Amino acid sequence: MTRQKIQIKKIDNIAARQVTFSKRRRGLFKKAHELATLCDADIALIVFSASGKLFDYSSSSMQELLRRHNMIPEVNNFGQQPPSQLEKDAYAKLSEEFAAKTKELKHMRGEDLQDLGIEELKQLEKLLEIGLNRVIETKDDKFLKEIGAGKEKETLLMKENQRLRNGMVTLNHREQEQAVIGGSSLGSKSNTTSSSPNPNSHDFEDISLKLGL
Amino acid sequence: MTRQKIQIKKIDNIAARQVTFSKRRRGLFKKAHELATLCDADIALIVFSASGKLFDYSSSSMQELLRRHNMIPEVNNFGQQPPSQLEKDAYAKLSEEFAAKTKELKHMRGEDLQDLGIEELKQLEKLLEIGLNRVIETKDDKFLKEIGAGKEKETLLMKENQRLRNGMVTLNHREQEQAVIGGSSLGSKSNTTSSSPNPNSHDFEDISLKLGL
DNA sequence: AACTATTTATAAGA
DNA sequence: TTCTTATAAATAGTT
Repeated sequence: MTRQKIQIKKIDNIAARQVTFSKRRRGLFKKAHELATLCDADIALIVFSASGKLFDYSSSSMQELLRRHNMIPEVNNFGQQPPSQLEKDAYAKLSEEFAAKTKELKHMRGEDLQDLGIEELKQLEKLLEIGLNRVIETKDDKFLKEIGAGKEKETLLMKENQRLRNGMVTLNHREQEQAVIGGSSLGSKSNTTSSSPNPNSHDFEDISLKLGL
Repeated sequence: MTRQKIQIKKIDNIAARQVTFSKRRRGLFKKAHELATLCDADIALIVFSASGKLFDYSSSSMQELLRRHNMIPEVNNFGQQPPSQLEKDAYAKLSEEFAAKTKELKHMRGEDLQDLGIEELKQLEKLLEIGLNRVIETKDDKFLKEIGAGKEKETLLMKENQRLRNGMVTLNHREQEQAVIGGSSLGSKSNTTSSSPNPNSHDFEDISLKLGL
């Protein structure tokens, strides 16, 4: 593909094949990672070199991915050994909780919000505001410690100032929200169209979570 | 990569994300096939789109590949282990990821922040702001739909107004933050200690953008 | 491992 | 979706 175009067929020269394997493997994994990140896709990639060495990548839990994959008719039942029923149950339970946490985390990041009702969104907003304020507070504390005594006063003032603004903002926002509700001639029809969150559902539409990976 | 270089982070625009997904998915599968062919490697590639659609490729038998993979849990595990052990490994792995998610969730709620550095706190703050804005936006949309056509205009205006204020708030906050930093006689000690608990990750150059945006 | 001349992949735009 | 096109990336052959 560069100094000269090549045919896509097995490379005869062993050394050259190994070199190409290394280069292209890196490229492939990089591309997989980019696709997963850019498009929020879940990807599992398994590569065995001709000599049997394993390389793998998974955008999230390889276990979960394979498990999901397993549930799809096309390529099902691999590695079947019936563990004990107890183990299955334990794993299934943990897996469910894992899925629920993943979903919750997505919601906090502002993703997959369509299935939430207004009440749920309000609660979520509150939660986020609280979390945000705590984070800011903690961050400011650390700033103070790093800055030291010299600029302490000024910084404290600024911090306080910031906190005030932040508080006012929140208040303003709330007021406005109320205004919107009150302004509508509908009154309290907003009865949480109750989209049941259903943490245990089998639709694994949401997975992936790349924070801190 | 072409008309303009892009950052490797989740594409916000949904349509654009889908288009990119289609294009890159094709490219990825092509590359996988080329590597398998050129270097006589065994490859299994599983991709779930964000909407849950499955795409997969395997240079040979997916079953066989996965079985082999199953037999090599982490790194070079010669000597087969009894199924129970494999199950335990899977459980342990999932459990680990579960713990990581739990911790992250705590952080987003503003708990257990002491172990985070300033840079991490900043990223977290950004993440929370983005999530909060998205939640508010979604909530507003739902309000609009419930309120109906009668008051639509006014509501839209109020919503817009609110959005503007919110935007300004964020900006103000950022400015202030910068002011605090600038005011300190310390430079910014960006440490970027990307803590990554993911056991499967391979080193890519652009890990720094993971937390992104 | 590095170096480049080319080939590929692909972001935007239509 | 598909095509086009300007550019960014990947990489084959070489050192």
